[in-house]
This record gives sequence, structure tokens and C-alpha cells, in this order.
Amino acid sequence: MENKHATLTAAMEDYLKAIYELQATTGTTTTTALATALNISAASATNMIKKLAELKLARHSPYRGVELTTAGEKIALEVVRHHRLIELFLHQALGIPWDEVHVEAHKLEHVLSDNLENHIADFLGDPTKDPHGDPIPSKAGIIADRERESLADGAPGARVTIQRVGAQDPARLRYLRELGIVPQARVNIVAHAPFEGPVRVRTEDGAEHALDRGLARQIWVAEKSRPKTRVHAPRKMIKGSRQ
Amino acid sequence: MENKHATLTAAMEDYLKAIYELQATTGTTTTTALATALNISAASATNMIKKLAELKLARHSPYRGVELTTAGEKIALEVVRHHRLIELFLHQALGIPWDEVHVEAHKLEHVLSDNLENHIADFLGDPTKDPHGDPIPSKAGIIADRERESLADGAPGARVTIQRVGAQDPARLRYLRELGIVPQARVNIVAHAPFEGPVRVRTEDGAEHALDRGLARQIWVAEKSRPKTRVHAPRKMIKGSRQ
DNA sequence: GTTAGAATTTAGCCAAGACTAAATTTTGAA
DNA sequence: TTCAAAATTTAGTCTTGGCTAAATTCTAAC
Repeated sequence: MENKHATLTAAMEDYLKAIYELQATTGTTTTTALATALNISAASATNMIKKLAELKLARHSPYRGVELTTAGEKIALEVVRHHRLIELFLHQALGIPWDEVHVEAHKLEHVLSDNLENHIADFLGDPTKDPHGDPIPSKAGIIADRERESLADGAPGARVTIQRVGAQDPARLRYLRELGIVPQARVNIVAHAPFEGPVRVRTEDGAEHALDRGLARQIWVAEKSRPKTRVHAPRKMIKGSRQ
Repeated sequence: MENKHATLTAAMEDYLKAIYELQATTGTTTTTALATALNISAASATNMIKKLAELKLARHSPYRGVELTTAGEKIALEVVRHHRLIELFLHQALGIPWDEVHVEAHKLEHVLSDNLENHIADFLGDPTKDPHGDPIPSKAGIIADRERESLADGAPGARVTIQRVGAQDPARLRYLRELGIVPQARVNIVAHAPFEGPVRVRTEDGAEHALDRGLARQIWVAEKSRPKTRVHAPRKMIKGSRQ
């Protein structure tokens, strides 16, 4: 009765998650964008979109795009929850660096049982953010709003707290980690070079760095230093968990 | 060049593992036994056996049975290593009880990357046994010999150390845990009832229990109290890890 | 308003891995 | 030794989820 989505395949879960994320970041989901995100052909995407529509998990406007239904979004959020819980668990429990957790979590997210999910969430103390600062949806499917301001938006002179790093590329993540630009770090925005030039920031250690504007746009910040929802400490620390 | 088995499907890995385990426990592997173990039809088993034979991972004697080649056994041992490392990790790191780890590990074993495998083995201190006492093959594919003596074989009066519990059924595992019959526990064999009757044993707490002969045959022991290869302590303890 | 090019869908194909039913081989009891 | 039952294999089918090529629809530049 309730297990209708116990029958969803890993491929379907991947599609739902991808549609959700495209919707969340770019507003709409076109067939081509979805195909690109999943690294498949557009024809394959159309095919699956029609299946998901039949299952009432998505709405398909032919030639226009896709949208998740409430049911589809619920499942997408479950997959996102799995993914981010696993990322945080691997980071906290095994000390796996933040640039490696995504690819591991992607493989594990579809085979995480409810039982194991609960054990992990419990172990981590019901965390609300993953190592990149992305919000972890609650068991009930509630997810925190996205930040509105990026490093590229902050006014020169502003003192901000890094909230979320949207970059996925491991090399860029390692670079940012190197600079100390990770969630909860404080940085000063020094200046924005003109003509879409780099953004200069000063990190806590006093060093100044110039970040590509495109990269800066993927780094989300909060102006105030009010203690926003943060990554909870795990029940017990296991290993020195550097990023 | 080396990644020829990066292309193996999860189904193939399951077959190789099942053939390996049937070979190890019962000596031979028939099509029907394999099909039963994997809960599929005999026709499906034949089909896959032929595929594995083409890949030189198994030898097929039509109507007689299957056997792994050296290459096939190597892969089977890798899968077994994954499975048992995951079982131990879930048990140690998350406190998941020993009767639940098998089903979780089965889902995770096929998506464990080399990187993650190494992190886990490192975290656990390169363990040699899983929570049931089953040996964990080394990275190189070396696996400890099986015990020769079960609780059903031990002479009355013998003082033995539990080495390995072969039962898989969660209910039975919970029962044995209840009695304190877990790897490394010491028990005295009191008597064997005639006509294949129960085996009476006394556990360390002084209580006496009667075990079904079939169950006793799945509990492997060592007579001497020499410290056999044991489950290594993890690098750091995380949670009280009860069975 | 046409119309070329981009985006999308349709049509048809393929491989994996399951199934059932039918054919074949092996085995063990009489 | 024979032969029926059990075990195994063969033949043919199905579903999933990819693919390419061709057809269709949308869109933006003229």
C-alpha cells in the first residue's frame, strides 16, 4: 500500500533527483539539460520522462519540459537525503575528503535501506548540512531554503560566513579547501575586479586570494554572523575530520 | 588492461560469489543449488554459467556442474572481502547488530569502490574476521582455512572457543547472541543427546543450553584456547559495539 | 511571416538478465 | 537393465534502459 516506490529503479531515482536539482538551480528542466546532467542521449531522457509521467511522478509538457509532481519531489528529496547523509557520514566517520565524497555517495545512495539510513542519521545526530553546506532534507521531506547571496554578490568590505560551496569539480574543491574556503569559514570581500573579473577575498589567516567570478558565484554566503543552521557535530568524533 | 573485471555486472559478481560459497561449503556446485542459492530459475543459472564460462571465469561441464577458474575465484574473493568488510564496518562503526549486517552488506558489496574499501579496511585496522567469525580475504585474495570442528563434533567435557557462526537466519542469530554464543566466547560441551538430539552446552555465565543438532553443526569451534586469529580491534572505538 | 537550425520526440534496435515451457540428459529404483 | 523421475539445457519471451536515425516541433533571425 505504501511501498509503491519500493519498486522504483535506480535509474528512475537518478532521473527524479536530476530533475529536482535542475529545477532548484535553474528553475526549469528541459529534456536536453536533463540528458546532459545524466550523460545520456536526449531520446533516452524523453523515454524515461514519459515513464515517470505515467507513474504520476512528473508532468510532461511535450516539447516544453518536465516538472516533478508532489509525489515525485518527495522521492527526489529522499534520494537527496540519502546522498547527503552518506557524504557527511563518509567525511565524518572515515575522514574521506570533501572532494571525493560525491562520487562515492552517488553509488551508495540507491542501495541505502531505511534501516541503515536511520542508523547513519542517528550516528550523525540528525544533521542538517552535508560537507559542502548543502541542506539535508528531513525524513519528512523538509529542506532548508537556498542562500540568496554569493561571494560574487557581496559588497566589497563585507564580512561574510561561507554557507555553501556549490562547485562539484574535485580539483576546484581541493583548491578551495586549500585556501580555507569551506562552510563556516569567515572571509572578507575585498574587491570585485571590473568586467566580470576575479573577486578578491581575505581569509581568516589574513591571506588574500583572487577567485574567478564564475567560481565565486558558486560560493554562497551569509552576511550576518548569526549562527545559521550548521553541520551538527556527530555524537562522537571518530577521526580528525579535516575537509 | 587490468580493468577487465571493472565491466562485470552486479549479477555476475553475485553468481561468482555464490559459486565460490557453494564450492567452499558443499564441495561442488550444481545448477540447481546455484539457482536455489540465488533464488532464480535453473534456466537463468545455466544461462549465466555459460556467460561466465565464455569469460573464462568458470568452467562448465554440461549436466555436471560449474567450477570457478583461478580468475573467477579471485573476483569471488574480492566480492567476499567487500561483503565481510562492510559487515564488520556496519557492526563496529554503527553498532548494527550481527543479525542485520548480512542483508545490508549484500546491497552495498557491489558498489564499494576500491578507494572506499581501502578507507574502511584502514579504519578497521585490516581486520581478518567479520562479526560472525568468517575470515575476510586479504587484498591479495588470501583467505584463512575453515575450522574443522563444530559444536556437534566436540567431545562431551570439551572446553572450546567459538570461532565462527555459520547460521544466517536473523532469528537464530539473535537467539545465539542471547545465549552468549558468539565468536571468542568459551563454552563447555556437556553432552550430545542420542539419535541426533540436541547438544547441551554450558556458557561462561554458567547457564546450560540445549542446541538443536543442526544448529550446533553450524557453530565452529577450536578446542585449544590458543589465541587464534581474531577480529582486530578497530583503530578507535566508536560506539559500544554489542553484537 | 518565413525559414533554417536547434530542440524534442518517435521509431526501431540492442544487451542484460530474468522467466516459462519444452527438450534432453542423468540417475536410481525396481 | 530399464525406465520414470529429477536435473539440466534449449528455445523463445519479457522488461529495463540504453542507443541512433528520422520525423516533428519550436524559435529566432531575417
